[in-house]
Amino acid sequence: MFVTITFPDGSERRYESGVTGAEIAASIGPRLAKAAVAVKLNGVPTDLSRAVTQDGTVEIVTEDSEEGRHVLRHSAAHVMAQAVLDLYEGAKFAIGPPITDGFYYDFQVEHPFTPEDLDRIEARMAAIVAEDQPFERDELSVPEALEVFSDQPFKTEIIESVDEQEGAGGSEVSVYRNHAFVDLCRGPHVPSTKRLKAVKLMRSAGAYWRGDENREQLQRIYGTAWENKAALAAYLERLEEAEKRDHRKLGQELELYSFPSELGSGLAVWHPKGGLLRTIIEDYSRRTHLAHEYEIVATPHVAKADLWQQSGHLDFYAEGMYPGMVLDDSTEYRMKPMNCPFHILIFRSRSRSYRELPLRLFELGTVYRYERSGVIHGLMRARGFTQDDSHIFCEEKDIAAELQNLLDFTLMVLRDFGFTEFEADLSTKDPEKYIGSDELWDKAEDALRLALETADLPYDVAEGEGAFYGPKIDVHVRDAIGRRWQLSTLQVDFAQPENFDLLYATDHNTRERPVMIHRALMGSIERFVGILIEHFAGALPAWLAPIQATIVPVADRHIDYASEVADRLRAESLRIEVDSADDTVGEKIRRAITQKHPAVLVVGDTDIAEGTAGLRLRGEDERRGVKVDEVAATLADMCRLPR
RNA sequence: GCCGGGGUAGCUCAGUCGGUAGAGCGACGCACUCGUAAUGCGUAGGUCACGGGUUCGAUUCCCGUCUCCGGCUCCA
Repeated sequence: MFVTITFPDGSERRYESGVTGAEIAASIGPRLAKAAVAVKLNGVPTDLSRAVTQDGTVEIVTEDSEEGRHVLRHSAAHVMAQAVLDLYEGAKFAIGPPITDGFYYDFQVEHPFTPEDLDRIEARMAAIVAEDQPFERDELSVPEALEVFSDQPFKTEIIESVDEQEGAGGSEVSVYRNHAFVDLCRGPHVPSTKRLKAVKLMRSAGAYWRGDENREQLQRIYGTAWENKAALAAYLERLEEAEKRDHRKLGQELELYSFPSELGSGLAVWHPKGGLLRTIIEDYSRRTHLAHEYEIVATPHVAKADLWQQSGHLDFYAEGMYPGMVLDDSTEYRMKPMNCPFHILIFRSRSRSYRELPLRLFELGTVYRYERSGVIHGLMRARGFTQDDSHIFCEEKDIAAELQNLLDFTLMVLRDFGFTEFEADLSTKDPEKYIGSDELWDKAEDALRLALETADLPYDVAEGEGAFYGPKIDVHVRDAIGRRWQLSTLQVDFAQPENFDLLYATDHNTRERPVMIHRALMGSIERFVGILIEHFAGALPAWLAPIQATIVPVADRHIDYASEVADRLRAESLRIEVDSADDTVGEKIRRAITQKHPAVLVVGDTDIAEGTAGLRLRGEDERRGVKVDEVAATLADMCRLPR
């Protein structure tokens, strides 16, 4: 008996029936055999040891592919659980999946793990790896499995839920054994523990069983695993790089902002350079909105609780709001968590005609949200922040055009700030929880989808993830080190126009309800600054840099000339600083570079004589003796606003 | 909010097995007047997060609060 195997390149080979993935890999080449960790049979990931008895396609999964690392990490999670169960008597283990860049496993143990515990566990894992224990697959019936895991309540719960899904009786679960350790698992796994050549435990943390905060809190250990030590080292270096970019650290080093504990958690103060950066961004935002037919409004930070009642916030969002302030004996006020009700009141302040639609009200609106203390993270998740917020009131028939227009505008803005890679999520109707007609939802979803397709934006559909009042698009960007950040959100809203009974007069003088689009492009100015800082590692594009050039006089006698050059450059609207401190030239250059200034000028005797300066642009070599007019032209060009 | 770990000079950190503390950088002063990533010397600077308890004595041990970090949950 023979089987015919088709490979990814289309070639075919015949093997004796019962051949294993490992043997197939070996038949192709010894290096492939060595790198193989699993095999995909007809697209299904499978152990290398599994016998192949039917014709089909085979793809060898190697340890240096994403899928291969997935297998490594899954196996590493097993070995970690094995080590923990060896070392901690009575430990219960829950689930341990591979994740991006690593794996974790959740345990219930008497005491939370300390860093020393992690060292012990890592050492035990190394011993298990050295023992070269083979992973063996076994299939058990549900009752058998329940017997094997009788003292493991979490495993029991998983098996029982498998049973429910598959229907009682007859269903099987697979388990993997290595040595005395056995775990419930779909697989596949590496052939043996010795394939785990580069594993490191990273940290421990609390985590709720099944992600439910009402259930047991377990102790999770995170680890990472790679195909070799070099890949592990590269990963750790990447983490370090990300740490260097941390906007909280850079914000302090570059004197942009701080979070004084006296203010309370999640509240930032902006220092002069950060204030300038914000202003540059806000000016850009106002300018571009005005150029795109938005109208700028301004609204207060508090409003009567009645308003939040009418908008539905007190019913649906109360725990995210700061508590009320009762004034004049009876009237309660609340800080605003959103700007929409104010913009709605502006819309409703007089009767509106179809001729004024779409009406686009824009505000850099500061809102306050009482985020749970554990979620606050620098500027990324704060309790007070400013949204570049707009509410667009339009006729139902115009939704599609307006959304397309809006998505183009969004991408233009993000590109202006140096982002080049975009992805989107389209969140659709939750069939359990929504208001408005199906017809309207379908229309809005189609309009959003069309806008995404017209903009040629790759997107995922998040089925049922829309808010109860309408579907939405979230736009994500990729930063310089590949991380994904959600920035813009475009949300169709059927509820608020209803809540506030908004109407406009049509061309037949009938009354219709407008549709509202709720959108923020940068999301929040604070968060946006944080993402920019991390994206550029603090080295902001010249047009955003609070200081665009530093002038370094070589000696005190050159200070006057430095000031003249500074004035000449300031006449070009450049932001210039003269560093006249009593330090060496080298020290001043170093400071300017460390502070990520886009340009450094050095002026000395020869420059005074010739009307020149030494020019050193970020990332380039110095050029001496550049005419000041040329410096001005170069810098003005480099610092030009995107629009 | 939950679990774990922190909070010592402006910053980064060391230290005190309970007897009120130290470095580097920064700041300030003096000398140097310097040509592309740290000139030298000196000086000042701390209620050891805050409140309470134990103790002859607490920065150190205990409790509480605030706050930060890493996760979990959450992110309309």
